[in-house]
Amino acid sequence: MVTLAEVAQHAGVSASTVSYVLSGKRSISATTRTRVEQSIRELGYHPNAGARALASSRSNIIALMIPLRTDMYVPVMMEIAIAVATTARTHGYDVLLLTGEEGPDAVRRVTGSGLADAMILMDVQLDDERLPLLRDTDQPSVLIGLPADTTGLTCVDLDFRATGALCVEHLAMLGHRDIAVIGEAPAVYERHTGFAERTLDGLRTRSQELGMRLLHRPCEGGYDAMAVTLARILDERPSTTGFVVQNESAVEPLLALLRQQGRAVPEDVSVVGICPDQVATQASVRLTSVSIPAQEMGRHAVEQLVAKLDDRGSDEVVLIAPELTVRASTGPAPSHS
Amino acid sequence: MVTLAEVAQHAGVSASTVSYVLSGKRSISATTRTRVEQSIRELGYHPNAGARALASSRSNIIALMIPLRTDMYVPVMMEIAIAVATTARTHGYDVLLLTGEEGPDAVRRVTGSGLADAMILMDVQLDDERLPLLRDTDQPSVLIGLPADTTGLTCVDLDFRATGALCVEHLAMLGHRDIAVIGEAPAVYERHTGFAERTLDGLRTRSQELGMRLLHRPCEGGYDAMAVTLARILDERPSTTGFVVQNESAVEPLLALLRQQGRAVPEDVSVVGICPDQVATQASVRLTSVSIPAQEMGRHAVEQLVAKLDDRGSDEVVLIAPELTVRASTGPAPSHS
DNA sequence: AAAAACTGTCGAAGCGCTTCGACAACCTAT
DNA sequence: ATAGGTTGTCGAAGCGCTTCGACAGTTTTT
Repeated sequence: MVTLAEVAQHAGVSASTVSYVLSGKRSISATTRTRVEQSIRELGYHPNAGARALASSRSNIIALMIPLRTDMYVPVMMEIAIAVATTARTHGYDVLLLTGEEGPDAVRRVTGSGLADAMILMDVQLDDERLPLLRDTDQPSVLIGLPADTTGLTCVDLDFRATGALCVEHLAMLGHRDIAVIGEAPAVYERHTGFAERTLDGLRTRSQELGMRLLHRPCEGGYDAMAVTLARILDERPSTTGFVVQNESAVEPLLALLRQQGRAVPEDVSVVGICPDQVATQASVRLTSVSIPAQEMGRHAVEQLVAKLDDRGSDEVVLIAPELTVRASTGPAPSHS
Repeated sequence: MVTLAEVAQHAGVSASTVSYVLSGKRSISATTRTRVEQSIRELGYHPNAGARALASSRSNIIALMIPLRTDMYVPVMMEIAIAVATTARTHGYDVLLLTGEEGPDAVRRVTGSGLADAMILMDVQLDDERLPLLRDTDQPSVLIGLPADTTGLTCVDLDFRATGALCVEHLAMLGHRDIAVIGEAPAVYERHTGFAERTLDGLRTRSQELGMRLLHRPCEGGYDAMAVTLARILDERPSTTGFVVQNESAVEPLLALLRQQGRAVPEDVSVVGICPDQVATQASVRLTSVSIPAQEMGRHAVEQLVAKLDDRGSDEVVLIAPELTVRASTGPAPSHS
């Protein structure tokens, strides 16, 4: 293993000089710099992470807490995680993967041990038990998702309230009056996951304003659960012509079931998805949808965090504006004839 | 921040004693131990990760390299990652998330800097450029997936060759003679990803042995691509009655298309999936499938790695035996009437 | 009863790096 | 020319921990 000292000796300078070449924290003459860089290359030197962390009390690691459960949005989580990892690297950080399993203890462990310089938390509950800890520590953190009380916190999320409103508006514009919402699994609402409740709020508020009728039904993903849910909806309100689907694993089952029942999409009923573009474009009917900007969220979160670590940036809530892409699954409401 | 020294002072012992209490590497009297543990709790002490890493040259971190691309098996990747993270924690390790983006450089960086004690690599190509580096370093590593040459490497994977054979056998047993394989996206084969090629090999070999005819067609996921692929297959060999699907995002499209064409599953055609159980059970027809044991693979990989780190365990290739679960998508081949 | 072997604890060295103050050597301005 | 700045480099301290050898005290062996 090659050490700083060996590089210094090889280049004929002191260790501190090499360190300054590496960090750029003091000016170094061009000649010395190139000589040192040369030695580094020749010896194949890599700074030791532990030593660095100890001396500088900076680990250059960002912790990312992802949910353990896989009852929703797995590809989105994955995409966020990947975006976080790659963005972090461009800023010189690595990413430590924590699962929600340890819960608040993980926060304590990481902040206490200096394992990471900062944290990103996903799958935030409205009243998340990790939040007090985050407020107490001076370690920067960013939430992906929105808790009930955001004071003293930095958050990044899609504006799900606006997303709900947007879906309703689109259907309203096409003349639909009776709308059903296929929501996330019941467990998601029981956990009071922010995005689900906020979407619902946006849907409800806007539909009320526009004089539409809204039926919300949570739904486990999959074909069977969707069949039951759809039957209930059509039974309860047969005049339903518009669907908003927030559970991506219900999208394809819904389309299949509608087809099976002879309801044509978009001639008879319209369907709007809230899902990643990939799901929308790969569905059997290309889905009009509001996309979940997973990459953008991940990137944003890291950039907020890096700003904080550099003593720039402040606590703020960034809500990404939703964008609705019209595809083949929505059309004018059938006339009442 | 609380340090070891402060704990030692508080407990009235020397720093080394506290260290030994923590590590258990030397015997400590019960009285001293409890006193120290008491102090640790009272002061809320957390050992500093950097200092520990520096002094012991052990970071207690395992690096996990996941593929950057998301053209296949995202949920599987995610499940593996989560299994790795949770299993690692039970052994006292944390997980560093690396994306394939940096390629071989990431391996150099991690081994060189002592950031991690060991690595797990996913998405292994048959001739992966990271392999020489792994063989050269004395840092333990485990591959999830199988390269062409496994000498000096430890690998964990589903036995995809046996998986292919198993699918064919199942269909053969039911009397099917003409089989089509819906494979992964062409790019996956172009990259020479081991599992795809090995599955194909298993399928081909066994079907030849059993006197069956096999048609293999790569397929991007999604409805449109599947439609094209299916049309081609049925055009080329209309007598096809059995399908093996290896691309999970082609499963639902295939089922929908068959239904649409009036081919009943399983009465007219049988479909076998190679996919996570979740996909199989959530499909519109409950799919007979060989499941991808993602959790088991992740757990196995970590345990192999921990064994190596403890100087137990050796280089070996662990192939997990495939299990086929019969569900509602396969049945006897229609008689030729 | 003396020698040998444990047990439990301590002190000190050192892991490889960052960073601060010091200080020559060189520029400006007056 | 001289005080005052800059610039580039070095030495040394120290980050918080692990670990090795030492050693006093106790137990076991012969």
